Amino acid sequence: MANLINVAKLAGVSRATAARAFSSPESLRPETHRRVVEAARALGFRPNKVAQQLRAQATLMLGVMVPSLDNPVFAEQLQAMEEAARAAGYSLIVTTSSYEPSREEAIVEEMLRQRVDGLALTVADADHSAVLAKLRRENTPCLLVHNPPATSYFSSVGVDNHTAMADATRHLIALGHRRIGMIGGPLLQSDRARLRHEGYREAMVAAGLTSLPLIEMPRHTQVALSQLEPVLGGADGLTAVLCTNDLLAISLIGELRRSGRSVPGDLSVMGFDGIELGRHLYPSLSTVVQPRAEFGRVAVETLLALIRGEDPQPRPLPHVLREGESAGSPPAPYQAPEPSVS
Amino acid sequence: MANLINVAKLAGVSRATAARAFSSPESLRPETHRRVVEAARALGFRPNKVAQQLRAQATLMLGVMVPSLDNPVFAEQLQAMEEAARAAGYSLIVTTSSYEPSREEAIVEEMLRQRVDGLALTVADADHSAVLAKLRRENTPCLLVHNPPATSYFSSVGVDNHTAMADATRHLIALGHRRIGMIGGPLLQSDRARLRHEGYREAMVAAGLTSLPLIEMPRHTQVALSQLEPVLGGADGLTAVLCTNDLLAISLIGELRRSGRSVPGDLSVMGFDGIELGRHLYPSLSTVVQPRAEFGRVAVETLLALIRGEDPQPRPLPHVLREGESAGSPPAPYQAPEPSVS
DNA sequence: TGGCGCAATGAGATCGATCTCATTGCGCTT
DNA sequence: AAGCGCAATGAGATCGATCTCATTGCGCCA
Repeated sequence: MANLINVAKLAGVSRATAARAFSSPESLRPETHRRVVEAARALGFRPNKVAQQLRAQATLMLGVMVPSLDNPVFAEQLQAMEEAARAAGYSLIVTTSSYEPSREEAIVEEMLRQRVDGLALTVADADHSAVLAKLRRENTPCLLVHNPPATSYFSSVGVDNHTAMADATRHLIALGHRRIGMIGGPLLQSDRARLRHEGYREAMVAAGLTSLPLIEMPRHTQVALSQLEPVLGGADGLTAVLCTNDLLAISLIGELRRSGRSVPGDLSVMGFDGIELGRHLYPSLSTVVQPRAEFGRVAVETLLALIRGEDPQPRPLPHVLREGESAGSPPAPYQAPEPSVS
Repeated sequence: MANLINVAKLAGVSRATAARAFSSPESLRPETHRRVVEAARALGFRPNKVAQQLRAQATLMLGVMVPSLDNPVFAEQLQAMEEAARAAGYSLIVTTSSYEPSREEAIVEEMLRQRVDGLALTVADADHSAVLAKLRRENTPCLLVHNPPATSYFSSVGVDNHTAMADATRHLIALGHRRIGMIGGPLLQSDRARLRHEGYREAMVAAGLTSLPLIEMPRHTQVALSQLEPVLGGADGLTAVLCTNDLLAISLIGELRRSGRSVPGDLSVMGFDGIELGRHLYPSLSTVVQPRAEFGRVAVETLLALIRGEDPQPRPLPHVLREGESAGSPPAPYQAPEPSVS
């Protein structure tokens, strides 16, 4: 076995000295250091992190839980976090919850047993999460990602969903839209959807327009056009639709075009998340973006600060409205008589 | 500290007995078992996996390295693998290499130090990978994912890239196309691209058609239309283009439409990978799919077999041609005079 | 030349769980 | 009632690295 004991034996030194050859080489006589290094190489020695972790009572591992990696917004977030973590010397244990509370619980328990130094969680609903309630009783550093910090106990990283969706709504209003709807994935599963709808509602009301209830799609990734037909047709049908995420928006655009409608000619569509792909589509997706690279960096930085025992200031991530081709002026016949609000 | 020693103390038993309360409760008197469990609960005891891993000389962790999570094909693969691994009691350490050999090496070394039980790697180029060469000298179970098993030493999971692309090519030929091109990401970085191009070439030659060199795009995710203009225009321009991955195909479709061309009216486009999103676009993407769920399951199963010391039979994953709207008959003026090959 | 001080090294304990091997104790048999 | 056997439990070693504290040894100064 290529462990330090055998390296020490081969080099003719004690374990302590062998260990020092790696942790503080300057404290060894050059000749001693050389002997140890050579012995290590001869044996193919590779330090055992598990033993180091046990001894150090720290794993340099972060536990990350996202609902799904099928949605690029989480995959891209993970990509950014992985790079930031690696740069800081940390590894990631990655898990997916499918938005299922029972899995969320099992996963978190598992990661705590693994003694990760910190957790970065994206839960279905932060307000009613049993996992989070349990975690409050632990002292494991824990960061919510994308979840609003409603349970103020936890630090949280993400854009201001409320304001962001309000901005998107105002953008559509500024383009001249008056009848704007909003669709989302399964409602109960996401506190984000609620906040985003709230932002939409507020912007509509502020502009003196009628806000509509969130239209609930059966999945987060795919629209059921039939459910939308009632609000699309007719003289007072919607001229624009906001989606709670980009995948829904992309799917909606696809379905609309497939059914013979044009985007944004017949209907303007906006997404939310700003996945990379949206830029390359035709029409390109108008959406609300959070700068991805910064996102991962900030998330990891914040979590590491928590691990160090600091109390990082919650700075909301800036969102950016990315104007694409999927949102334009409303169809002429329905154009509002007054000039657009700017 | 909530460790077994303190649980044992509180319960008034030895460490061994306390441990047995969890590993083999049936060997304890019910009363003893109850006392230990109660003590554990009172102290908030949570078994330390790090200690278990050290003792057991097995971590129940798999190391996964993919080039990037920004490409949904890898994210979706990871999603499937995570579920399969979790079901088998394993956790995943996830890393991204950006196709950089130096990062690949650092990552693998890191994971080996972490004593993962097995590795699932997707490398840039399996034939010329320094990491793989090094790994051959280790005895860590290692599985290549997506990489062809050119270095026959390693087990490998993935579709038969050569045949799959040949199938896609034959599909276009059957649709009536005669002048078919192929584009890919940065060539040198991918053995897969080479195999896929080879499949294309073979199918073209077999049909008596002229195969063209792979046209190299500067990125894997975005086409530069200007580089394609020369081969698209004119009476003998291409009528169909194969892409080495779906993102390129999607980007190409977007750019074409933005430049006023229609797909598949002016140009048919096929992707490769079968990412979920492709179904929902308009036009929906014609592409070569590998069943995702099965993919992750097979990858994890194969890796676990390797870990158990078995020698799993390499069964290539079946690919499926998914016909979408992005590939159709060639434009009429250029239609081949002979009937289509079926 | 004796002793002081610092540099270099070694011995042993520690992190937490678990395995092996002993030992206790109880019931049952003859 | 003595002894056997099995069930239940305990003591100690182990996994691999590292930290603390002791100890060695050497150079240098008085």
